[in-house]
Amino acid sequence: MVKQPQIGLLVLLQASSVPQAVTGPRGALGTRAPLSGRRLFTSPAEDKGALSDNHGASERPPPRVRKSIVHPRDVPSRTAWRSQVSPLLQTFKELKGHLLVPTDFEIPMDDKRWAESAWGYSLGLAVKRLRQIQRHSKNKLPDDLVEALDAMGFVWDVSDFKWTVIVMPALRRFHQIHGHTDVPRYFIVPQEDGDWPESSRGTRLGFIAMNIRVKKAFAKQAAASAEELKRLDFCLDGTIYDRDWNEKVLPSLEVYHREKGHCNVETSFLVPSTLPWPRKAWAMRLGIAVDDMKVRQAYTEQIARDKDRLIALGLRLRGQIPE
DNA sequence: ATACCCTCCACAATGTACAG
DNA sequence: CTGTACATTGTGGAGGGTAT
Repeated sequence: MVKQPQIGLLVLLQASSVPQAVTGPRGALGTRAPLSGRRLFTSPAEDKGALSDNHGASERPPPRVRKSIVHPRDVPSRTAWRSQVSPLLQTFKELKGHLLVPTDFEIPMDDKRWAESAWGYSLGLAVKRLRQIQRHSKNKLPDDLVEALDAMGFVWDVSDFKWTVIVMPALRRFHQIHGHTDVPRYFIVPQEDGDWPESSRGTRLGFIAMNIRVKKAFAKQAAASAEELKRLDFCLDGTIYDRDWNEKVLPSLEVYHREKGHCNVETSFLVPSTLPWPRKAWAMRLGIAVDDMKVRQAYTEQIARDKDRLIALGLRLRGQIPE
């Protein structure tokens, strides 16, 4: 029973020692972009600059040296975790600013910023092992070690960490800048822009926002942050179209009807940027929207749903709402 | 070892903006 | 009202990570 995790970790260790070669049987089918281009979150491979300072470290294969440090596949003694692994975590944090250690992260060879005895050590596996022990093993880590790791900022839950340190700060900044969080699909947090939280830079925020909305990614975290997401105008439930209809189009039509006594919106009509017009709709091209509702199938679903309200407003849409 | 979950991405269908 | 360019949604698959 004690043996099994060791076998599993050994396999992982072997796989991670040849990261670029692991294309697997499915690799032959793919014409996919290189892995590094597909990452939402930066990985150690992309952080090379920060570690090696462009010394061309990749030009020669790293020499294999004997590792004197405790092997991550072994269940380490408490003393070993504390005396040998903790200092490495501390160094990682100093270099990266966080402790989200990717599983395939190894201490770089010939890097004087790390203890020489640790060069080549799979710190990523060690971290994974720590998480595993704490989450699944009956023999939990001792409280004082957990506290020490906590104090260091150890990442026990990767999704929680990404949400708290990367996603939410980026959404908050996006909202500060744009006044909303309808992040365009291809928006990437600028890499070199000091205006953005450092931990979020390079993040494909558009993809993340879409996946949170459509695929319910980070569901647990989004639910816990529901209140703040609402304050940030993050469209969490349903589509952006539906939200716009409910918060902009329909309320604007209602004000239009109150003000003018009819709903014959001229094509060039812009929602005035004053009260009582709905603040979120200010400067919206309501005339174009109504035009599209008439001519195309814009907002079809919403029109069908709110047909009665539209009839009451006197809005005429051929085929959808009786003349 | 392996099943399952999550992230990332491509693609097609559909919706929107806007000039003419 | 039309044509066209562009944006968004929804779906499904690849592949890495996680749990057991």
